[in-house]
Amino acid sequence: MTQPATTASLTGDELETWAGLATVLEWLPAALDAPLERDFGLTHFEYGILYALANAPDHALRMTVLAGYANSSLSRLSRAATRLEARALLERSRDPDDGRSTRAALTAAGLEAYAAATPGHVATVTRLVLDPLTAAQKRQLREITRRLQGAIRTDGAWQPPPSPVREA
Amino acid sequence: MTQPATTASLTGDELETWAGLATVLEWLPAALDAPLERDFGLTHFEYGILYALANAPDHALRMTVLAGYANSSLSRLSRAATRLEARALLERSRDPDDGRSTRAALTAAGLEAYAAATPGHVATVTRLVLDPLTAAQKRQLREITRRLQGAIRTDGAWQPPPSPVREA
DNA sequence: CACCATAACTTGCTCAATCAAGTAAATCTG
DNA sequence: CAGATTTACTTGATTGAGCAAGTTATGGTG
Repeated sequence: MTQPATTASLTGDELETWAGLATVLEWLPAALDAPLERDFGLTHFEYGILYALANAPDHALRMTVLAGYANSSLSRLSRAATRLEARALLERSRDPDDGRSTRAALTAAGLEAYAAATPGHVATVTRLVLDPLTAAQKRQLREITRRLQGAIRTDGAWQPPPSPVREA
Repeated sequence: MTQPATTASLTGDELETWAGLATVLEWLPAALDAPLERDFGLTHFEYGILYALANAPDHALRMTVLAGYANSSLSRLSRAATRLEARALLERSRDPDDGRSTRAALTAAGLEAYAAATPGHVATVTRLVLDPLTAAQKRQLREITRRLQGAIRTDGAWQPPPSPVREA
């Protein structure tokens, strides 16, 4: 592939750096999600919901709070909650303290599904991300992702949520 | 958030490493794509198609080859080509050498759209990924992504395509 | 050269994500 | 304390992605 002379483009090490990250960005999420989907019929997003609820007091959270934890719009969460409710993994009820709020709570089956899916997911993360790196590289990666997050956060309209709770 | 004693989970540095990467995995793609979408009405995927074609001989490629470059299923590419064709950025025609193949070619308008979108996209990549890192960190990141790609590639069913051409 | 398998798409169906509009319950304001 | 605003969702409509089935063209076999 030749570069057209008319357009700016990256070269050399910078191109290689970007290409490497771009490839990971494209393939890692799919590789992480596939076992979850295959073995438990859960998308990564749905697993994130179960994770947040499983680790919350009484295994319940208000929808808005849950949306923040899951990096989700309320609309998307609402749809996902409908799906999980249809599978009896989750229940919604009006919050007695504030009638505007909805309380989403894990059912016993939901907690069970979370407990069943978690070891495999942790194993996948370990296998694909942690084991391939040396201790020094993990340290480097922490600093690198910290910097990238900083750049994203200060980039105009992009405001990650206050506490991006991540699963596993 | 307390950890339930019943499930395996990551802790300490390992958790932090994973959480940092997961956050980047979640926010960086959106941050990279947003300006492209906003300013040119192009998804990252569509831009990738334009990039691959713009850099191909005669600005044309067979659909199957293009799907490989864009890391896409043929079905997804076909839909995207329909959309781009409707905007007159791309044309499809039967390949005279092999009647089974379809040749996708950039129109003049398509090449123009690619040229218009590229500088901004390169700037976004530079601002969000390259500028925040030191030269040493870029080097570290290249090696880290190399290792992660290796882990993904050897992970059971996950076979990235032979030559994952990345834009910019 | 007829037949069958394969390759290269295309298309219909379904699911999930977003956006915008709607509803209901606080909360603020004059 | 009545009316307006805000908050917290929910839902209808549109759009993109994947899967599976369909179509057309090639290539191999006896």
